[in-house]
Amino acid sequence: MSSFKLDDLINKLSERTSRIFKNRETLRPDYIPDELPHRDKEIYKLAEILFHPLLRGDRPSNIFIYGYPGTGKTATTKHVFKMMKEKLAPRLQAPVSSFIINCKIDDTNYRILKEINDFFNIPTPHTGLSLAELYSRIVKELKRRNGYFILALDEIDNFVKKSGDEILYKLTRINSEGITTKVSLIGITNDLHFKEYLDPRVKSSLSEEELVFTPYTAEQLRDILYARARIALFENSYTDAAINLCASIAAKEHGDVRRALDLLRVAGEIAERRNDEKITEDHVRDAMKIMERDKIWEIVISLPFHSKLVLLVITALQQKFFREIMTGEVYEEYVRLCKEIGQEPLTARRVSDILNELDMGGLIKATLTSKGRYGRTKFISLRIDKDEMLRALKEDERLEAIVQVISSWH
DNA sequence: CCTCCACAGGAAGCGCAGGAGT
DNA sequence: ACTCCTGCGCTTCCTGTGGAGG
Repeated sequence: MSSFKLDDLINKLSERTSRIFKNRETLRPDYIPDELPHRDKEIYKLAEILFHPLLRGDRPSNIFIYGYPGTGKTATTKHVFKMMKEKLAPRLQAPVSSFIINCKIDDTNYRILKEINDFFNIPTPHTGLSLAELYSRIVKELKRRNGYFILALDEIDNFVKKSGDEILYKLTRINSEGITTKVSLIGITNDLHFKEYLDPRVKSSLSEEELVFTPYTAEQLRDILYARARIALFENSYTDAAINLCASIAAKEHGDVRRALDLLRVAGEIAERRNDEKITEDHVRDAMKIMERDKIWEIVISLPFHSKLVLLVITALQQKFFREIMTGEVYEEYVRLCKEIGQEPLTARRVSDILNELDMGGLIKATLTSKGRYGRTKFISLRIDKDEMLRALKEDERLEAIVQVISSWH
């Protein structure tokens, strides 16, 4: 009896699944399509910079690529790497290998060097060795090999801001270590001011060539969405209005195509779950809300305990005063709360950093303001819904009781 | 124009975790 | 068993600062 029901459910689900999505995976951010609409110029330029020297047996220049998030920097690089491997490599006398490291994931000196070791299949532990050892293993391998090695560091700003540019400096000079492989570097960033953080020597050697990616316009985003929808979705499963809305929302956010595709995918999932025939504007709008909420939950839940306490204090004070809160008030109340629950409070200095972290995470808005005679402070307010925040904080059982008390305040 | 508040945020360094080499 | 390595969260100590009020 129950197995019949299960069969029914599976049938129903697969029926629904097939209604909207033809190939859902092609809407995911890590999918690289064969064609990259509106990036011909960039592909051509990057290919030219790399391929021209390779064909003559020279080392390609280091390249610095920048542009807003979701403007196709990574996709273009991967695309060109693929072309290089498939079309160009067979015509070269020497082997060419290329590798992309995502510095958002690997954001320490150690992990970057370990990633390169991994790429060369040199076994390395994920902690324990000195940086010099990791580096010299790479050099040793590059002496054993020949040909070309092109290393792309994606979201390089993440790593440099955290760990400095010392390793980058060493990498830019690796060709003078007496190695037999010619090494080129590509730095990719969406921070337009990133270059200012760099040591001048690194700056000049990394940007032998530069490539700027301009944001997609709403019209271009629409083209891209239609092209992708044709692969990912069934023919009559989406409306023009829905596509247009995705495009115009993303266009407002610096022409971020990843955002546009995510919206369309989540909107499709909503339509599918509701058993609707087509993706409409409403689905897109709901998708936007859900994505926002999920993001917040994810961030709040994974926060360290004391960051949650700080967040809780801000929420409580805002509920009490109906105005923006100042750093001093937050700290005072935070210390009080810590005493109450028998926790050793962190220092004001650390809490100051926590406030910045919460600001960066988009959970609070902290504006540095001078009140003249009465000092300088941050004016702090929640950037997201108070009740949603309390609900997320309540997930932590250590905070459950306190949240309960605060919730009952009004 | 100067002062001085209430913090911001840089620099250094500490203790610990987690692992390698010896 | 012992030393050495880096990353991480944190503290301690510190200098810097926009602008209202004198």
